[in-house]
Amino acid sequence: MSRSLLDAVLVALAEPTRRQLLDLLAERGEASASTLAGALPVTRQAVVKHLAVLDDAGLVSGRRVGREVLYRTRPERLAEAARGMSELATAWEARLAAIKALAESADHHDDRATPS
Amino acid sequence: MSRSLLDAVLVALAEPTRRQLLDLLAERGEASASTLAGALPVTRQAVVKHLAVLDDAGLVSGRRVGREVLYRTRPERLAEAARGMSELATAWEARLAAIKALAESADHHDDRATPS
DNA sequence: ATGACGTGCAATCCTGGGGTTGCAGGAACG
DNA sequence: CGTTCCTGCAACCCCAGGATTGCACGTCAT
Repeated sequence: MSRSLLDAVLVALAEPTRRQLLDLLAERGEASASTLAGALPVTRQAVVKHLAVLDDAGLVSGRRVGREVLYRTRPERLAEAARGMSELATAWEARLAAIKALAESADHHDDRATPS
Repeated sequence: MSRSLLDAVLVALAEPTRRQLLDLLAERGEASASTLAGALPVTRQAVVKHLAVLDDAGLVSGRRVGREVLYRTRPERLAEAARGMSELATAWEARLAAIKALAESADHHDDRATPS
């Protein structure tokens, strides 16, 4: 996953209302902006904007059916983002392990100077 | 990981400057707010605020040494957050699979009514 | 064709939070 | 002791973006 797309996912998931939208879509499988707005304390327009952000992040996709647009979640993208974060975590761990090792070798070199 | 903490992690990671701070901390292992500010186009105060947010999310921890405070990353928390997202993704997949199965059984039931 | 319903676009409002400045308080060092 | 350096607190500025309203356009039903 490209770094910019991971960023988009993080930004998208940072909004409480958007997370709620994802929850709703996960339960319903598929829903339009209007019906989703009915379950939230916000306007349809707000929902539309949020869905656009989620779409940019690849977390949601919409298909036009007749006069309405139905949206559904895209689990693969979320899974990719999770993998990206996991990789980042392991990279950090490697760094910290290296630093710890370095510190210990330094202690060995100086150990007669730090008796207690 | 509690839902609210996952939320905190997502909010924390949504800011570009905060992600940069995490990168810097990962390379340096440990650094103070002042030195970090030297590597970024922002003030020390801004860095301090960001570090506070990262600390609330559990992504960073600071220890006082003498007159300065040194911060380092906490990979476990990021790994936890990644796991949380991954679980969410699999939950969505299960939902979608169930809905797809339902749709196919409905098709079976109606197949003589949709000849092509 | 007429009405009802759903979407799309544009202008607008307003709060949250990222960023800054200024100053006070402690810790190191001469 | 005074000086220097780093942290901590508080007030303030500013704008991205979350939310609303109003209207025009396309689609289905009667």
